[in-house]
Amino acid sequence: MSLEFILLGLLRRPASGYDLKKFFDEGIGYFWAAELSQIYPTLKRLEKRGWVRSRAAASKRGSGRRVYVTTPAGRRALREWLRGEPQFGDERFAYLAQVYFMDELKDLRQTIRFFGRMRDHFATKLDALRMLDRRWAEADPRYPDDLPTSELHLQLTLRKGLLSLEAHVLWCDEAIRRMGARLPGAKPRRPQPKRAS
Amino acid sequence: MSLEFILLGLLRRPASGYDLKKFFDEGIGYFWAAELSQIYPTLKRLEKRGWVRSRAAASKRGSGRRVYVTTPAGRRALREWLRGEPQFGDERFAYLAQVYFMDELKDLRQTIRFFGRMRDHFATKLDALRMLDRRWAEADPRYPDDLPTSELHLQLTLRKGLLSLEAHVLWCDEAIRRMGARLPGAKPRRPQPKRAS
DNA sequence: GCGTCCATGTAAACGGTTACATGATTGC
DNA sequence: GCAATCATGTAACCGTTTACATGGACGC
Repeated sequence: MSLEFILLGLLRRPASGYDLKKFFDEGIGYFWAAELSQIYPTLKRLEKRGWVRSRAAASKRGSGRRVYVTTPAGRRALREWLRGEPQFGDERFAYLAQVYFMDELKDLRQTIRFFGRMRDHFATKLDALRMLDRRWAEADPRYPDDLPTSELHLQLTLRKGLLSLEAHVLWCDEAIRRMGARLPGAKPRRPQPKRAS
Repeated sequence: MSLEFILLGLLRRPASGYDLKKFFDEGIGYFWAAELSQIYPTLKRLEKRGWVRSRAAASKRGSGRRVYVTTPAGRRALREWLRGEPQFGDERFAYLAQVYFMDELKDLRQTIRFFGRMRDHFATKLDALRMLDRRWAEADPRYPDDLPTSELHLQLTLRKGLLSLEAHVLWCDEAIRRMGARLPGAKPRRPQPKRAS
């Protein structure tokens, strides 16, 4: 269960369940999401196992908070996870299934519109990551290759998001162009001369 | 529930639960997976709803099969799904979380090895898709831009896999190179001269 | 006779989401 | 007074995986 280890990682700095939820939403949402209703029971489970401990604390608004932090045993468990195999869950892409079956609509314009909407989606996410990247570069002259090693690890995950989303946008653009060329009235493609073989 | 619609799409050609499982494993595994224990009850549910119908059939080995096919009502449901919004489930990448926290190990060589294993994984999948791509190109001179529209849709999903996995491999290579340059004994990078601004 | 493939299912567990419930505090 | 934010939790449900169960037919 990856969430447990992710919490162990995040709780190397003390935080409440509520804090963690915010961090998922605002910080690392591009690779993991979690709901409060899942976070709270998981924290209790980790505490029972001795991997985190908690103390009551005051909150600005409302009643008390409970702040958790990873214990040495928790750190050992985290390190074991990190030394293990990369966790590739099998990826499911419903939107790819939609493209796969889209010929059912017998309407290429519809597919083009669908790709347009996907492009918007990916481009928006890409813009957000580019913003993060730019801000970081402006704030730290060591960015990216002279950062301290700990921050390099974060930068590498950001870089993955950038490369991946760029590929997604490229895919949409290419697909839209290729389908546009098939629309009635489109300039016919020059037939590709085969290379001498 | 995307699986239902994927089955409706696949069952435009008649197939048994067992056939479908094979197709997930050998055909469209790069965007969806399903177990037999999930396929069989789903087929029954779809039949009860009138979206597929079934008939008993003989099997080569073993006892009888049950072959399902999508009904006109099922096709209408499928088309509605296809005309709707692209389904982006929130993506979870446990291996990115591992990279994110990998500084905990305080051992850059370990991170490099981790990236090496990830590279292998992605490169293997990429090779498999490239093989598919090459075979298709050899078998059909219309590949890729003069394919009939129905096959173009399939080609576009394959193209996504290729672009995406290429980006993943590129990411690993880049990361390994950048980390290698930080290892003690590595040739120090030439400091990047800032562009005149 | 034994393993593999064909073929269909059920039951329990798991990870995650949605809905529901409660309550204090601050700013408008 | 009311909405938003801070804060913690439970219960029901949903989609998926893992484990279990059964049995016929073919090749070695």
